[in-house]
Amino acid sequence: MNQSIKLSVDAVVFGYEAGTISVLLIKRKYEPFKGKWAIPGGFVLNNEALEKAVERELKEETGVEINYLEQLYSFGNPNRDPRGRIVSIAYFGLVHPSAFKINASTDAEEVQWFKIDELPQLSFDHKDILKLAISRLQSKITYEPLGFELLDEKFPFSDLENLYTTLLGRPIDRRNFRKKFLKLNILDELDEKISKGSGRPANLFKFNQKRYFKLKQEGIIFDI
Amino acid sequence: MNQSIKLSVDAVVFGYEAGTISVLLIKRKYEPFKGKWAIPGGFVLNNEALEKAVERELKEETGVEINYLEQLYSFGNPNRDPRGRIVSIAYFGLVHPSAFKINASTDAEEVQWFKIDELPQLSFDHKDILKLAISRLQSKITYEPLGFELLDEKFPFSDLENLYTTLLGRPIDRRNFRKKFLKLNILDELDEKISKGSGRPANLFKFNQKRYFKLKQEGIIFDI
DNA sequence: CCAAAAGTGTTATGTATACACCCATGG
DNA sequence: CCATGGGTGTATACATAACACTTTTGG
Repeated sequence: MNQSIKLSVDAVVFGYEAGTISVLLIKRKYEPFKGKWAIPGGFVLNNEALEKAVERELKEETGVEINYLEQLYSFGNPNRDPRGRIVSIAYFGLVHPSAFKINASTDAEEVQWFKIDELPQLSFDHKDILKLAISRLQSKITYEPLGFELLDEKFPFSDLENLYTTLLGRPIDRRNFRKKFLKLNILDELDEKISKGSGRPANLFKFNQKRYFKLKQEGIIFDI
Repeated sequence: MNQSIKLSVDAVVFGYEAGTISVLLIKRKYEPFKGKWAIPGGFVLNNEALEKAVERELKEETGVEINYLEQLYSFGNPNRDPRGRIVSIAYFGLVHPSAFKINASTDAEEVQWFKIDELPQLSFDHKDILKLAISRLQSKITYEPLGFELLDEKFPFSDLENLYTTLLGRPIDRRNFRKKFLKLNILDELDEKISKGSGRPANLFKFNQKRYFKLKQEGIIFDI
């Protein structure tokens, strides 16, 4: 056996802030696709676990600390990379809004958040990867009470509402949504309010981690 | 970069016949795990697409013609294979009962169908792979009108019923199940009957491929 | 005529949906 | 006092779940 396939990992990282979903991209420094945007990632080291490789590459290339990571899909088309046969295991990650800070602290020509409906041209087959990741995110949200992984610790209910309307791309009934989500019994209402300048101040909520993860394990179907 | 990772594919193939779900395993000829049972699979060739590699290995090792194939998950734990770093992309396959014939035509010490509740000890991390595949099958059946991929062209309704009760591991209400499934409008009732020796002969059905695949694409939630 | 599997409807209960007004604050 | 976003209840339609007897064949 004389195999010369190389193995890489890529990570599609989503963040949510102020009513928009963004994805983290880097601008490539070297050929091929020099100067083009790409999903962060790189080669797996010989004795490195796959998830560790993802975390390492993300940190090296973007400085982002990932909050949630799961495997997405493996891409192995023989022609996907002009450098040779490179199979990539793609991951799917979510971060809290606080991780958005990289945008300021890093050279904007190198790392940037892009709104998912304003994407630039991408390198390799990264368009396919991103497309799959977006559809995974959209379907995931309909059967899991997603939110904990994307919102900050404390948040007004309207943030959650916005997250869902944004991801689903359609309006949802505020009353029904609130009823349904609260009935899951994974949110704790705090004795704290936040004011957004105008309008009635909103109560803050936080996820009850114990009950949240218990519910996820049970594989709840959250038919929004 | 001096990567020495090798890439393999493995395929968990399920078949359904006479009220039981079985999985296709091979007995290993060589070390490591010589003489132990394992999921069929092998190394990917340099210019070979991943799915092609799966199909080739399956044919070489078991003679089975696969009917449905999808990617399951990639396993990359650095210690999963004693021969070195081998990352495996696992696939999930379904075959028609007619493919069960391999059992007779091939050396039984080499390839065999095992009922999923009577599994032998497995090599490598194949127990984990199989476990994941089984849970995928079980969850898939609850949101997709699975059946076409596992049953023969014409079948009595009771076969479908049995498939579901077997996979779900619990009884289902025959009347409700039939109503719900027929309402999907993907089964065509034939003017043919089959008799199983005793009892009233059953009408045969077949899947209407067009409507079936259309429904699958729409991602139907089939809340059995 | 008996055993065995196939086939068939109705009712009750729960869940999803549609819908509009009052509340609390800042300016 | 006005503009802005936050917070709340009810009635209807639909879907699920529970439940048992009749039909057709082979032996």
